[in-house]
Amino acid sequence: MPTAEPPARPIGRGAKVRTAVHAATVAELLDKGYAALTVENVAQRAGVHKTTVYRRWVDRDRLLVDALAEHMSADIPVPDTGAIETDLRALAHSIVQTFSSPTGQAILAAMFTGAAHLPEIAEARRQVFDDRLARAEPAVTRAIDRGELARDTDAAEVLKTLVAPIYLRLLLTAEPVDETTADNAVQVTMAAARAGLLRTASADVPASE
Amino acid sequence: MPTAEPPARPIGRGAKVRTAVHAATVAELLDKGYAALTVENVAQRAGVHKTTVYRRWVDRDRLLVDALAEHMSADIPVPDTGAIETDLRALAHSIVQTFSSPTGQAILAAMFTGAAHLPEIAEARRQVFDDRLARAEPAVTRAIDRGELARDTDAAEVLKTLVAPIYLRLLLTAEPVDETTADNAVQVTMAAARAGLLRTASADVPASE
Amino acid sequence: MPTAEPPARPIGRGAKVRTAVHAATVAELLDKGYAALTVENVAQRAGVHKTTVYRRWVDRDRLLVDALAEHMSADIPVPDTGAIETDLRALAHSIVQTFSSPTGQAILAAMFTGAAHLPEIAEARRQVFDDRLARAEPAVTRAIDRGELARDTDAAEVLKTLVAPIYLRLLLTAEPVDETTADNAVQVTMAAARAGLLRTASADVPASE
Amino acid sequence: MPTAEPPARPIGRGAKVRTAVHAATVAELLDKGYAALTVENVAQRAGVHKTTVYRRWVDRDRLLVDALAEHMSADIPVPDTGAIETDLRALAHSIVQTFSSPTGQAILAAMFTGAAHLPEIAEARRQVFDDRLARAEPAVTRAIDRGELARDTDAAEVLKTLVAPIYLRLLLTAEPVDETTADNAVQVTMAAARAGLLRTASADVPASE
DNA sequence: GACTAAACGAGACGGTACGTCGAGTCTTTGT
DNA sequence: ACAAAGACTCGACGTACCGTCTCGTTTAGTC
Repeated sequence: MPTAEPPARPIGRGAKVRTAVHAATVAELLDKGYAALTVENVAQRAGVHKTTVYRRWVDRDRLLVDALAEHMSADIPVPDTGAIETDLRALAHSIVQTFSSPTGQAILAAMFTGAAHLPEIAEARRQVFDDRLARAEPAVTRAIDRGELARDTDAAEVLKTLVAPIYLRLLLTAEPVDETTADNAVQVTMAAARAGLLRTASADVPASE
Repeated sequence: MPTAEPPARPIGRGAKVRTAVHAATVAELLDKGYAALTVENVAQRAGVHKTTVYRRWVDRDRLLVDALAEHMSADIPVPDTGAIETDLRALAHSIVQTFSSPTGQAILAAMFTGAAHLPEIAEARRQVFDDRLARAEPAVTRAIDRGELARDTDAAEVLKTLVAPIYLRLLLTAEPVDETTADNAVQVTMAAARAGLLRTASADVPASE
Repeated sequence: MPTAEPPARPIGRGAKVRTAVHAATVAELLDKGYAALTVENVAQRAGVHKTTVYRRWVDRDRLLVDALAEHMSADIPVPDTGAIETDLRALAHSIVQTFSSPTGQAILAAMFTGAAHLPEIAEARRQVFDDRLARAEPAVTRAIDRGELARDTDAAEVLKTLVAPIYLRLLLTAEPVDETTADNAVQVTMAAARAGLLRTASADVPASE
Repeated sequence: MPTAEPPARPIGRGAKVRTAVHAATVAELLDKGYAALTVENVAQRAGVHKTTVYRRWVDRDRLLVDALAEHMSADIPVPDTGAIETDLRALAHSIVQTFSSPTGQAILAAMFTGAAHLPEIAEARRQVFDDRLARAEPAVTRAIDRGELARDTDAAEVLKTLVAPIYLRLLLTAEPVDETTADNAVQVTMAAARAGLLRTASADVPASE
């Protein structure tokens, strides 16, 4: 939850600062990386004074998270191709494209590098991720409605199964992630879904089919 | 394993220091977390002087990575139950147990929190992971030999498919990981393997079937 | 006078710090001596933080020199008794008193102990000394005007001849310097001056006599 | 075997070390200056291990003083021209030459830069100086015997009067010291001596003339 | 259109940790 | 038995950045 000021007096004023600092933060992050990201540099890049930054964000980490959250929460194209498989493929490709770029790499790294301390931050990271998942859920829901997937299919589970191998490669192994990776993920996910392995919790203890 | 000292003189000498500092590092990490991990504190805890630490490790981060690498490269029980499914289940459970403990959490976090800068460090992290995977591969190989899995099954691929959902939950969503998570992962992996989706690269361009 | 404010803001602010640190520096110097003079101790004594000291003075040595320069450049009573001999005597006594005290000893020692490296510092030391000489010159000038000394008498030369034996004893031999030393110096100087040995450079190549 | 080795082991060995270290010390001092003179460098330059240096000299400062004392106590030409004035002139010129060279400057500086702490060191410095003076005293004594100077002339006083202005310039003002400086010093000293101002302490009281 | 209060610019400051350097000491090993 | 080799302790150095504080200077909204 970024700065939510109820319309007191200062309305149109700080918005420009906020935007400028956000941009500067992400830019610095991309240029120098997390370790070398100083508040002072960000401030200077934003054409603003250090104190001003501290007036709006308690912390360097909070600033980062806020900036990234905003940066990520933008345009996520939720695909709707009419078939779950192509939808998932579009989704997977979009993730791959987002994070296999240098920019994406930097962002990913930053989200983990400024992480452990402050549960607040881990929480922020989780939220960003959850948010993205939530936005994609309708694709699964539609598939269920279309009868492509079983009624008790767990949308979140489907999506997690889809993205897990991609993130694994992005975060742990250094393998290049490309369309093939994405496609494989789709196939595995579809196989699992069709096998009835991605159902809602209550159905985890499989009785019949 | 990380620091391979060619048998110079100081074999029996510095070894004690090395061990003590490693232990102190991990201990501090668990106690205070990455952010509050000071070289000075580590040194003190190891009953050693700060400069001595700097003589052996260039950097705070390098020290951490080295300590963790050693800490992780220990006892990994490679299961051999006679059936691939139970082997995978054992493997998955072992990961879950390792990292769902507070200790494991701290280590995981640390491995990512000291990350982005120094590709050296990302590399170290990758190596630790790869190492663990490599040790588990025989389980898959044996299954192939037993005829449980297709001849062209990609062992690494199988294992990645297995662990991906677990790490996803550990790193991105904050969901509790438990036996259920592990079991689900096993089932998905088995389904994918049986569907012929986890074959070696050359077979990725499907000809037959 | 609103327009006459070149010295921007930080005038009244840092001045207090500057003074406090100067005082603390001299105090520490006197208490512990040059070798044991720590920036940290000085800072603490001044009720200021180490970094603040480093913000204003590049170096421990620079700090010392600066502090001493200020300390020495204070009130130097230029005597004016109406006769050159008594003026010189007053001057000599003043030097003796200044430097034969423990305090003076410490300062003297410090001025040389923090010396050789950094020509900057040798320069500073020279300046302090020159400054003191320059302030005393009027005494000689007046004597010339009164006809006590020859018109081409070199004031600086006179003063150097006066102080040389005193500093010799202070710096090289460890003899106690007292009034007798001072008086002897005066007599020697007077004798030399009257013998026309302390004339300006142009007269250094003596033609007459 | 015991009789076959007259200059046993520890005698011939240590002497060489001593000499080498002394030389290395002075060399380092001249090259880098006092501030940058480390025991380790000296040891290395002498082809000896640090520990060995510490076995023979308690201290860095003690080492320096010892080395310099040896270095200075060498060849001091005590002039004997048959006339006090020319003797003094020779003496003064010799001092000027010794210390106006870069080498001499470095030595001088070093003698003061390692000074304040350890009264032991100030003492050593004093001794070096006293030694030089003592060696020169015969020149004055001979002059007294020849009847050039009054019987109660204080030889030490004469010499100090002679060297004082030279050292003043060397240590305090940065003026170049040359033959002129030396000659002036001689003239002043002679004037003072002839005026009966440089007599032994007991004669300081009587005002006869 | 002037007035007032919040936001900003500027910059020093206290504080924590960093990584470095050199002085001396201690231990191990070779001769 | 001695000394070369080198690791270790200790203390200080100077640096970087964090986050705080104070004080003057805009500037935006209200009257």
